[in-house]
Formats: sequence, structure tokens, C-alpha cells
Amino acid sequence: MVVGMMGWNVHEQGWWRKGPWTPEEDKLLKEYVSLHGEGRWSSVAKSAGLRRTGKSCRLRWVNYLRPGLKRGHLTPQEEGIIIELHALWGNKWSTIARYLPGRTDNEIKNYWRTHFKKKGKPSEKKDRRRLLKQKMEQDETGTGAKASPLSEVTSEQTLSPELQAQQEFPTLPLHPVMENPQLPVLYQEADSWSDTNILMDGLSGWLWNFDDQNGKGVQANNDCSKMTNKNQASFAPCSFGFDNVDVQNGGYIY
DNA sequence: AAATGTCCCAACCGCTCTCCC
DNA sequence: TGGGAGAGCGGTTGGGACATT
Repeated sequence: MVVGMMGWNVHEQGWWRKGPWTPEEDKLLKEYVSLHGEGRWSSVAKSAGLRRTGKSCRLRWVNYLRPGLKRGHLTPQEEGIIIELHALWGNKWSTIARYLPGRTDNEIKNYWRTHFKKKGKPSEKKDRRRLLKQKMEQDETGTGAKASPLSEVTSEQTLSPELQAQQEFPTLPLHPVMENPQLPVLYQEADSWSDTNILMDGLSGWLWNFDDQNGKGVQANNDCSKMTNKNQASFAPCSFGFDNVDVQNGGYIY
């Protein structure tokens, strides 16, 4: 059976329903979780009278119904944290999400995909549109991020996102290298530049994969292979924490 | 006004991990 | 210790909303 709803096809293969959740289903799930707490999702479905798989219930709760979830665009601070943590952990969205209270892994994943993953750059008009929309939302709420990330972020970055996050979320652990001094790369004195390059290769993919104009990526002065040892030595310890922001290209300079 | 492009987000799928027996 | 079930995670898809052409 297939039922058209909100543009989705709501499949009812056997007993389970699929597709968008209805307000009634949300209500049932919220009531159940408020009474019994999270967990045992497979039994939640049947106990709450929902024709949804446990998986679907969990996802709905985690990504949409859970109290404390933020809505709306990510702030520049949150963007910075995502960029930093993604450089550390890669696509560990759930791990990254732990340091962004109120944000879900799904949201962060979607955001990354939209803004950083793709090769081509949306037009600057699009960016302006997004920023304008963000500003309007902030004007309405009187809270949140600055109106223009690009114009304000330089001063914002006086504190590295890590330190900002550390202040905002005291549980944020130190960078792994700070906790593990034996790690030989980048953040401390590297034994060799090849060691640092290993990490930089990983970093370069995201550092300058911001939306670019020509589809080739905005490659700033982080071509480590062309740097002298002297440059490398001064460059290596600078990571984690933006030293500057390339406003024109939208990249962060370390 | 219609067509097109892009952004955003909810939801699903398949795989992996963890726990328990 | 191995297998099964449940939970979690990352990748992907589909569609609405909105701006641009």
C-alpha cells in the first residue's frame, strides 16, 4: 500500500509505516519517552502504539523531538568548531555533534555536505542570500551569531574555535595531540616534515575546499610541499586555532 | 509567469559496533 | 566464544521552499 502524503510516498510494507511522521505519531513517541525514557527503541514502537520501526523511532527522537534541539542556521562559531573537529576526526558526525549542544549529527552532516563537500561553489549571491536570511532570523530573536560571518569572523577568531568551544562547553577535551604529546605530527615539533605532510594532506582537503569560484578549490598558501623547512618549522605548530581568516576566499589561514 | 537551480532538511538504508546469553 | 538482537553511525535520497533566470 502506498499513500501519497506531503509529496512522499508513505509505504506500509506489512505492518510498518514509512515516510514523514505525523503530529499524532510525534505525540505518541514524545509521551512514551517522557514516561519511560530513551532506549529499547524496538519495543518503544509497539508499546507506544506506533507502526514504526525502532530505528525510525530513535531517529525521529534524536533528530527532531529530543528537547533542547536548536533550529536554524549554524552560527559562525559552530561552523568553526565543525571545521576544526572534522579536520581531527573526519566524518565522525556523532562525535562532532557532542561538542555542539542542540545540534544533531544529521544536521551537521547535512550542513557539511551542503557547504563544504561539494566541488562547485554556489554563487556569492546565494551566500549573501543565506547570510541575509540568517541576519533576519537573528534580528527576530535578538540572539545568535553576528549578522555577517565574513565581516565579523576575524574578530571572532581572536579566540580559536577550540578555545571558544572550551569556554562555552567546558567538557571539550584538549586536542588529542595535546593530550598525547608523543604524537609526532603538526601540532608539536614534528620529527620530519614528511610527518607533518601526512597530516597536512588530510587537512588540505577540507581547509581550502570551501566553495570556490572555479571549481578547482581555493588553494591558499598551504602547499606544504613547496615550503622551506624554515617555513615549515614556523608553520607546523600553528594549527588548531585559526590564526587568520581569508575573508575574500572564505578560508582559514593557519 | 514559468522554468531552472540551489539550499535545506527529514528520513531511509546498510553497515558496524556492542551487549547479552 | 560465537551468534543474535538491539543500538548507533555514516551515506544517500527525495522533495519542499525559495531565488534566479
